[in-house]
Amino acid sequence: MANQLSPLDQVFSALADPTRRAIVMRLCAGEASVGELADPFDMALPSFMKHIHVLETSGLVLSEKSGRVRTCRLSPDALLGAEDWFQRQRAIWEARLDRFEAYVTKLKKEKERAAAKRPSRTTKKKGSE
Amino acid sequence: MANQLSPLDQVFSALADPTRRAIVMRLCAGEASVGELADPFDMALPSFMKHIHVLETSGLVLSEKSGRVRTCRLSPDALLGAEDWFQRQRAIWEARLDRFEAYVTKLKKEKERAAAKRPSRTTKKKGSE
DNA sequence: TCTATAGTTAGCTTCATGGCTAACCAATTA
DNA sequence: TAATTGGTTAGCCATGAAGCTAACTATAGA
Repeated sequence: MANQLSPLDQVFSALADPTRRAIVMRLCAGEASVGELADPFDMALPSFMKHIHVLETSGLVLSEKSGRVRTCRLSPDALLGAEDWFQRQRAIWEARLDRFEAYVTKLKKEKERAAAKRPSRTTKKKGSE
Repeated sequence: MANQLSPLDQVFSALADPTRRAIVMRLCAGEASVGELADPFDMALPSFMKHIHVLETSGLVLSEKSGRVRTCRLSPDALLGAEDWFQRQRAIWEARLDRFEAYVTKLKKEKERAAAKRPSRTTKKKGSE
């Protein structure tokens, strides 16, 4: 028991479901009761509540019950955490692209220098793209 | 059949698995063969291949086989698409916060104006936070 | 107090996911 | 040509996710 899912696991798998993504989108615009949230969906309430629960355990959504109505709101932290993951990956990816570009540029220069040394063999041999 | 998963569904559920997230992270640093990718994982190859396949159908990863080795590389588009989703949600969220702040400011000003009109009742009644 | 509303709990079904083994190609290399 | 390497296919199993209905609790309103 207690399989210890990482926060990112939970956030991404919460967002993998279109219903839950729609709930998050709705909550970005402001808090709402379970009933209000459930209204647009053609789904039995207990099924819908499961989605809410998934969102809560993923940390994306917080809720509070007052009287008989439960009000849900977004907790932006989890969302930011996931966004951050993308940004870090992109940074790595872009750094690599930069290195690659530098490498290509270097190759190109060396080629040009080599071509300049022996003008008999023209540069257009075999297409340079 | 053909359940028509949306691209975002597929990308997010692909990224919900720590093994697959690790593969994506690895591929951000540059392309690699299936064997190289599988090496750090204590998992049978066929199981590992399933992860690769999930990543491919989600559009996150591309692969090509030459000889008997299959080389995988990241397709940044799908990653950017998901990142974009976060950014759009955050924009909505932040716009709402701005509106909310404006509203609070307005309330505060009205309160001050009201307090100025009747100086007998002091502002400090019941704490203003 | 009665009734309607808003959620909640329990329990069931079905299908997808993530793992495994065993057996099978198809390129390399000896 | 035989053996090895790198990946693939097929098929099995256990678990979990997503949906449902039925029945229940607790607050709000008439």
